Amino acid sequence: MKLSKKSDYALRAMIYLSMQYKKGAIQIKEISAKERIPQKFLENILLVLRKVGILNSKIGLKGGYELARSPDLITLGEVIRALDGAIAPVDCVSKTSYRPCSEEVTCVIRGVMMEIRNAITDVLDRMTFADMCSRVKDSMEKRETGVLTYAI
Amino acid sequence: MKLSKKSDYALRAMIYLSMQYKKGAIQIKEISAKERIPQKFLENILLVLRKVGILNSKIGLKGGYELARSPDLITLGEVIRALDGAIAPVDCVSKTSYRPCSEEVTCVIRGVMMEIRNAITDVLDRMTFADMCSRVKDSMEKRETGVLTYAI
DNA sequence: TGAAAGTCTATTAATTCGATATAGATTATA
DNA sequence: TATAATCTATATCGAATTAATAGACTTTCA
Repeated sequence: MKLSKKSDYALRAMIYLSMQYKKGAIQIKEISAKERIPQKFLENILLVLRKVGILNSKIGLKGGYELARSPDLITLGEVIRALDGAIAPVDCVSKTSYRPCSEEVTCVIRGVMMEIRNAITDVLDRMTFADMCSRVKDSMEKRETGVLTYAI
Repeated sequence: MKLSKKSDYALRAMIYLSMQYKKGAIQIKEISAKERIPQKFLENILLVLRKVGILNSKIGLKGGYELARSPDLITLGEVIRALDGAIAPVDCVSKTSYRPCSEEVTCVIRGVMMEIRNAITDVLDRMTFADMCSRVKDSMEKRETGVLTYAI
């Protein structure tokens, strides 16, 4: 039931980009340094997010990445699915990678897994990066400290 | 966010044994055949469940496994933890395998993961194998069919 | 006593994961 | 226009994990 490193890094990078929304393209190098994510690994991750239309990129000198949409229109679920695939604990209850199991109709495990999938997606598909930004601001205010990274 | 094959098999075997509770020891071979689980793999799984006190075994001819407690005192969460370890999506929100991350207090991802962990454990730590048995019986009645396996 | 069952430890095989490497394409700007 | 900075694309690697198998041992009971 683990979140992959890939998704973890992706969430951090997305929060970083959300905090800078509308301030122009941000370079991989900067995100990688501030969030302490291996740069080459991050390149692959951002590339995926670009291909699914979550990010826009600008090639060349002074290039970089930025959100393709407003942060309140991107959910955590969308990002995790892009990188890890299905969120459901078993494929027979997955919306995005559904594959029937042999005796689905009489399977009682399936019922429980469906409940769990719904519980997880209730959180992930509702939570946007705008929400995450508010949380970051809240937590920074409360601690009135110069945090360097938005999320770890 | 996937349930491992091990836990999947374990749940099936546990449902099978719960349906036969108080009817004496059941042999691995029988469970393995009925639920179509590789026998040697199942041996390892049941051994783990015995070591953590969920199952009792009887060695030798006419030996086998049976629940160590009544099915309403065993939860799905207990079984999954025995085989897969922590249920939490990241260790910094795990009760059983807690490990702090570097800037826990200001981490906003942690907050979300905590919500998800709670949602999952709400289901898994409440659901007992007695509940699963009722569901099996319900689903068998409704379909008035001779199902061979209790869960797939 | 010997066949049937669980016990235990080790090993293998396949897959996934995290990370890196390398070669290329594109662009701003000096 | 040359060049350095930046993203693009794909390939590869090693370690870890997962799924499954093997084989020698122990216990029971007819």
